[in-house]
Amino acid sequence: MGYSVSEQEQLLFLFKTLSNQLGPKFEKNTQFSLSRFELLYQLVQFEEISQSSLQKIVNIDHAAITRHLKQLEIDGYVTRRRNPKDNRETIVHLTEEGRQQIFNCQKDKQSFTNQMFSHFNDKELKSLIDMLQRIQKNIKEI
Amino acid sequence: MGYSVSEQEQLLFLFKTLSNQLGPKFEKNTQFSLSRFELLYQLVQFEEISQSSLQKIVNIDHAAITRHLKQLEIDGYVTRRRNPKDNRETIVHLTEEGRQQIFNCQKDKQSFTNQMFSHFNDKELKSLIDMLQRIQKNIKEI
DNA sequence: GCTCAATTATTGATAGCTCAAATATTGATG
DNA sequence: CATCAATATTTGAGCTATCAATAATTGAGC
Repeated sequence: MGYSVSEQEQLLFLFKTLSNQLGPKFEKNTQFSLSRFELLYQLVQFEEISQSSLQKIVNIDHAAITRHLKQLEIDGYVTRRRNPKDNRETIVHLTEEGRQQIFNCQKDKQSFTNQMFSHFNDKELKSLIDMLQRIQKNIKEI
Repeated sequence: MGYSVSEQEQLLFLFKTLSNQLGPKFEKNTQFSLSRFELLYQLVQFEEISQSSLQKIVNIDHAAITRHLKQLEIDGYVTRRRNPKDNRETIVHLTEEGRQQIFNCQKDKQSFTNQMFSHFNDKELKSLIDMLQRIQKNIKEI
């Protein structure tokens, strides 16, 4: 335990602040909230997937998943139906409209992240990912 | 622009996820939300400070500041009064009760952050702080 | 001294998130 | 085949956060 207390505190606050500022800015630039974007983004590569599987990937609470997907269904970006093989499950599918939407905002997202990580090199990004994943793992055990 | 797209995306999602998991866990372990904790924590070293100055330090929206401090006043942890020299300002002061509370939960906070950053060395923490601050700066310009 | 822009705080509207409780379905066990 | 634990989703309650609009106060410039 050779490190200073104040660095840990600083980081604790930094995470919260950063995330609070990140969300609204992202939404303003892409027309999608970060969570909705991530959901659609994952759906692109899955074609069909149950809500619970999707939940495990994006790490958002079940309740939030349900509400997001309900709204995305209303917007016409996804379809939802029960799994005939297991009626507990809801299977989600990205519509053509949804695919188009997520495709359209790729450019905005790209320029957003480019700005967000400007002056970062590849090594730094990799190191950042590594550290965040380790923290996430540490937190899970609390 | 020599870095891969998927790393940037991964980080984008990681920040959100991490912060979403961090808040509730912290609150469960310390009886204070991260924001309330930070507010009280800053007040310890200031004795008296205006809400707007406090806002600049913690980087939370004015509206949220007002609501937090109102509740903390009801709880008896802070007092609030108008600045006689400038009636627009509200001056916040930490009560003895508030000081005691923040002192009492220091140990919980400490063991929380120790767990959160376990297996991190000092150099990594410093590097993490540096990168997060740079990102914060980048975001501010968007 | 009056007007007007800037500053500070507050309130209302909206949305996201978590947790806990409720509902429905499945599958295993006796 | 009845029961019961596990799984998947949904709903309700409670927080927190942002943004936008409003109100009160101050200070500068004419």
